[in-house]
Amino acid sequence: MLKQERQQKIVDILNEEHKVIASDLSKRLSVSEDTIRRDLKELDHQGMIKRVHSGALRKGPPVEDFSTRQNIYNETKLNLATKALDFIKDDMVLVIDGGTTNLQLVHQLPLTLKGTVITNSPPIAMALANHSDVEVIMLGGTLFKQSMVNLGIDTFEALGKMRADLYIMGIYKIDAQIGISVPSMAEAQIKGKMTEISTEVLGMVTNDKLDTISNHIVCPTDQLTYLVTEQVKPDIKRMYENQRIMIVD
Amino acid sequence: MLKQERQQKIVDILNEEHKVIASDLSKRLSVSEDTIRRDLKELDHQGMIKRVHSGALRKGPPVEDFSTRQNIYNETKLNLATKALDFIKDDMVLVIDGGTTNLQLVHQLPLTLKGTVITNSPPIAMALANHSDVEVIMLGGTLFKQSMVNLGIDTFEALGKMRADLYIMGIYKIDAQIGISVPSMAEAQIKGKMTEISTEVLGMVTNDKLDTISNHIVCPTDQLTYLVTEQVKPDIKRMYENQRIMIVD
DNA sequence: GTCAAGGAGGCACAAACATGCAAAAAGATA
DNA sequence: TATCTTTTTGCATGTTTGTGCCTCCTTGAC
Repeated sequence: MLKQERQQKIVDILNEEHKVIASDLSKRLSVSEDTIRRDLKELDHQGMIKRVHSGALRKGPPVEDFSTRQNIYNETKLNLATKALDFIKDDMVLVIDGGTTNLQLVHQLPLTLKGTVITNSPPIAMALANHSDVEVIMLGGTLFKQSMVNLGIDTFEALGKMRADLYIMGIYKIDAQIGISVPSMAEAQIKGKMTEISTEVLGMVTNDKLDTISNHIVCPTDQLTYLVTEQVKPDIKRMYENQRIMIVD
Repeated sequence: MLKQERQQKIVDILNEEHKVIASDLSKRLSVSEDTIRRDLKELDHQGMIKRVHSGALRKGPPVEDFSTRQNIYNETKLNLATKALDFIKDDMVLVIDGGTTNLQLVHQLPLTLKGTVITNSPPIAMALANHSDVEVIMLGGTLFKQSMVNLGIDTFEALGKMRADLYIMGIYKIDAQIGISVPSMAEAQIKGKMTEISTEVLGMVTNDKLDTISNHIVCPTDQLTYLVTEQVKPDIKRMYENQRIMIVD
């Protein structure tokens, strides 16, 4: 990767995430921390960013871009994504479904990651375009625009021909009484199948979603391996501790 | 290969790929790195490109991502898209494959359009997210990142279960001798199948692509119904006039 | 205060670069 | 066509740039 390209990427990331940590950038851009520090120093000297201890802040007044990025900046999701990164290694076959939390995770994946990603989410697939050593297998189906995932019988059947090491599940709602639930039957079926074909399942959920209402289709949870969240409510923690599920917080 | 021709090619590649690396160009154009460096130096001096260490960047406003990239510089594609709109009516079943020209077309579609769109291109699918009366059927497969389309046997078989009224084909290269050609066999097969299941086929091609080299897989053209282009070269016009193909320019 | 994490500066090495030169290619003139 | 001239190319040379590692110093959290 070209130096200028990398520095431009740092500025782009900064515009979206409002702050960057040097050590994070080092992993995401797959260069040493020294190089990142030199980049930050140059960009600061050019006036493009504001250098601070451990990283950098974006400069000037918060200029809003009109694109649909307003929800992307979310420190909670960033933290979740960083935690989940520890479970992703080279040469794995991953299943990643939709959701902004998962999208955030994909954006944090190091550009040098090798492996295979199976996804039914066009935004996830597009976000992997720069990862030249990741083979992206897109699952077809009918596009559900609300959550931007492909669903349907074709999706289900295509999944039946595959096996994966890890399924990264975006969770809409988790509840001590009914477990994991999603807004539609179609999505529940696909999530169930994704769970079935994966050796391990990692669920990611932001704390604010724990109490969201209106989802009543229960998705199988018996194979959930990890649950990554910000702070787990005691009752949920108890519930999953009984099921040998690793909670990361 | 002439020097001038080679330098033009470098500019073309740069417009497509937004960056070039000197050592890459050396291999792709089969000349020494020294020659490439001299070319880059000249082009930079002419103001055609921006030279950086290890390669060059294209001039003009920095390009962030695929979704914004096509809007900025391409009046030609916008004109083409507008012309093609005349052939799209409510309640049609459309097949739309990849390419920035097609993406431009989709962005021009009225938000009130009703119908069904079958596509193997994630960017196309995402661009249709706001068209609430368009059902989007996404074809799965292996994502080819260069052109951002899904290809493979699954894509082919899924197409076999469908029928469409109109296939809007993005054309890489068209030539009076060999017809329409694409960079890979996989893409040729999918384009052939899309043609097969569609009643009518509309091809869109920007004039500057008429002479692009390096694509040698011929894609069936006998069912081409319309050809939308900027200005058609006489020899190509003659070729298609013999085949009852309507040329729009 | 202590101490781990982050940062500055120096060093080393590989990759990329400029320059000069000779050979090859292209073009011109007869 | 044959010969001369000009341009273009590839190679050899020393030089510069970018990067990672190392050591020592600074910061800031506890």
